[in-house]
This record gives sequence, structure tokens and C-alpha cells, in this order.
Amino acid sequence: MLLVSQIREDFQRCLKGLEKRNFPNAETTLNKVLDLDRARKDTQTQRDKIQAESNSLSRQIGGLMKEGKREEANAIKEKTSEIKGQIKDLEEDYNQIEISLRELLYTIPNIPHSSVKAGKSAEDNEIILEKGGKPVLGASKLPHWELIKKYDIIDFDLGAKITGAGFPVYKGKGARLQRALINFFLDEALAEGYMEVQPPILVNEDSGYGTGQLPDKEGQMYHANEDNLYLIPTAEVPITNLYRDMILSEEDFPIKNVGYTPCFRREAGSWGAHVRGLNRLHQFDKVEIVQITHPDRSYEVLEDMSSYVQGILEKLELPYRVLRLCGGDTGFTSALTYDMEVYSAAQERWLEVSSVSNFETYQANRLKLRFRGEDKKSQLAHSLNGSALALPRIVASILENNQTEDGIKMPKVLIPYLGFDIIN
RNA sequence: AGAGAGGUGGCCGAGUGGUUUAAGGCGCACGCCUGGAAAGCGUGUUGGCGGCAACGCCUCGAGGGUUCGAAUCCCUUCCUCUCUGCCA
Repeated sequence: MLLVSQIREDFQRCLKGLEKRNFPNAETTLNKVLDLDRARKDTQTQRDKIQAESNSLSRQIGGLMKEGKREEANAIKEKTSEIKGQIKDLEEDYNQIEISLRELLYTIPNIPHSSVKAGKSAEDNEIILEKGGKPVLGASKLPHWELIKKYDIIDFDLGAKITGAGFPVYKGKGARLQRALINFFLDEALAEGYMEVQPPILVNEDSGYGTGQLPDKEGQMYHANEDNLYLIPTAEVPITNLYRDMILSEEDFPIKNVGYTPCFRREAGSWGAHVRGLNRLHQFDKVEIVQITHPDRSYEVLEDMSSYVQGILEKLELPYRVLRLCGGDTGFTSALTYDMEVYSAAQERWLEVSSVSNFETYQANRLKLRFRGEDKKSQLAHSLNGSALALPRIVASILENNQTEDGIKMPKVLIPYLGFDIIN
């Protein structure tokens, strides 16, 4: 969430930023934050004053009791009982104000970076780069949902039987392709200096709040009721939360983690056209990169992460483009997001395969993720993450783009991982 | 899952209702001393919030409660260890 100090000291920038996102009633909302914060301070000042008085009286009673001056002590006791009610009232006021303030802040998204253009939807995103030629396929080209049946490598019906729609079963060379991609992505990240982690794929409520999935996207996560745990929608959640409630030292930077996990998304209400086959699933595999950085370096790091992801796409020989998301399409918690899309030649569509974002202090504030700099003072770090990469749409485009009459040719870079070079 | 024991600052560790306003030690930082170092001595050392400041409030796993006053008593909850059970 945003810092109140950000809103107070940089009101105009916050306001303009929210307007870029088409956030309704931005000015009223920001002013309400400032009002609540002022009320919070006033109430605290009053509460502290009375609390101090009460503490002092209690200490006096302690002293008198020790000296055996029971009557004097009892006289003071009466005074303190009066104050007690006042403290309780002020305490309740304070808590109420704090809750209202926090709940209000939860509803306000991150302020977009200055390079982010105003816009309402995906149509307003800027294409900043396009690379690789689109393959030309013959008239017999098939979309991936046909190809997977033809070669019997991914089975949606079986998945539906044992679990439900959107939970495919990968079989034979399909399963091996998954495993190869995961290993390839992890090895690439290791070579880039990321440390591999294997986090739990269920997380508690605190972690959900830490990275901002809660309360914003409650309905999008599967919830294990009995134990109040959430299935992760992305490895961003457990990996970033590793650093929750921490004060790092500056030498710890840069923190670079990579992890492979399955991801689970309920995708409530988002089914329809364009989501056939692998385009949208309830369970999918993803390798995620996360960095925690010094605020001065986070945008440099964002560019590094973006070009790193582009490098993988080039190695896989997939045509791709990079978008800078507009205000309206940028995720709630992000200040700047690049989306990478690969071209899927049979569907003749661009498919999003990665999203690389800088959250600045938005997550760090909730996470209480700080570091101590040269001046020994603690300040919030910046957090970033990106998919590197999400598997299903990569698989879709590999299958579609590389189909030939003899079968589906595998990208060269994967052959050592696969142990075969064609699916036929 | 059952029984028992625990959770105190960067770390170890004392602490069963009132100078604990968290002892003592280790570590770390700074200063004195020294030719330099070690030792010794001194000072400082959780985090958050409020206040121009002096200073104040909160913080002993977390959340409630009892009390004029809680690290200490009560309730709830999370976690760790030991034993038993179950199990890849």
C-alpha cells in the first residue's frame, strides 16, 4: 500500500498517477487519507498524554504501597479509575481511525511510473519492441488444442475427470516438454545469478496481504478452509514474503531469487472466447524471478529483468513483442509493468507469457521489508518480479509455430533437456 | 493426532504483580588509554508511532482479558523442542 507520507509530500504526483489509472474520485480519496491521518495523530497525542499520566500515578501507587502508606495509595487509585475510562475511549477511537485508514489505503493502487501512459484497457498499451518473424504456416495448420490431441500429449478430458475443467494432464512427450522447459528456465536463471528456492505452494493470510493479493483478489485464490491457507496464484507470493518483516543490510543487495512452482487461479468469471486450450488454466507451471533492491537501482534492475526474459524468448526462437502497460492495465500493486507476448501462429494471436513489474515500496510497505543504509537508518526496499517464464502459452506457441507435416520440431536449445527433437 | 516443556533485545540468558523504567554476559559501534594492537576503562546498541524539541506512548511469539499497575496471572491462537502414535 501507499505510504501516507508519499501522499502528503507528493500529493499532485499521486493524484495525476491515479488519474492515469482512471481511479475514480482520486482527489477525494487522497484527501480522506490525509484527514484520517491527521485525526490519527491528534488522537494519539491525546491518548499518549493521558496514558503517561496514568503510568505515573501507577508508579506512585507502587511506591506508596511499598512504604505501607495504604490510604494514600487508595486515594490515588480513585483518580486512576476515572482516567481509565478516558484511556479506553481514546484507545477505541484510535484503533477505529487506524482501521479505517488502513482499509482506505488498501483500496488505492500503486502510483504509476512517469513513463506509464494514461489508458483504460489493454488496447492502450504501448508496443515498445517487436522481434522475430512470424512463421508462415500452410493451410493445414492446426491450433494447439488440435495438435495436443493429434499427438496425444496433453489431455483435458482426463484432467476434467479427475479434477475439473482447466486442469490438464500432460502425457508422454507433453510431460517431458514441461519438465524440459522448467529445467531450462531454472538453469538460465542460475546462470544469470539468481538463487533457486523451492517455497511452499500454500501460504497463510499474512503472506497474502504482504504481496497484495489480499484483500484485493480474494476470490481469485483457492482457499483451504480448514487450515485457512491459500494456494499460491504465483511464486511471487511465497518468495517475496520470505523477506517479510526483515531489516536487510545494504550489502545483502541485490537479492535475486528464482523458483519453479505450480500456480493456481480460480479465474472466476473470466472464461469465454479466446481462452481455449492452454490459453487459460486453473493450474499451470511457472518459473518466477524476484529481486529485492535498493530504491536507487530498481528501474535499472527492471530493465535487466525485462531483457533477461527477452533473451530466453530469443533462445526459444519465438517471435515476441514487449508492451509497456498503460495506467488502466497495470496491475494494482505495480508502478511499471512490461508484458512479453509471443506470437502463436495458428491462433494468429499474441499471447502474454511474462509480466515484469517494479512495485517500488508498495509491497515493501505492507511487508515491512526494509534495509539499513550507510546512515544506519532503516528505509523501505523496492521489490520486483517477473515470469521467466509461464509454461502453457510458451507450449502453445512452440506447438503451433513449429508444426510441420512430419511433426512438431523442438527448439534446438531444448533438445538436450528433452532427449528428442520432434513430437510425432 | 495425544502427553509434556518452552517462545524475553543482533545472540546467549535472568526474571512468579510495583526502582525491570528488562539484570548479567557475548557481539557490534564510538571514545579514552597505546608507537600500533590486545587487555582495561567509559559511552551507546529492538523496532514502530507522536512531538520543532525536551520528551512521551506502544513493543517480552500474536490477539484478547483481570488489575491502579502484567514479561510475570487467566483465555484464545501460532510456532519450537521431547516422548508416543501415524506416515512418504
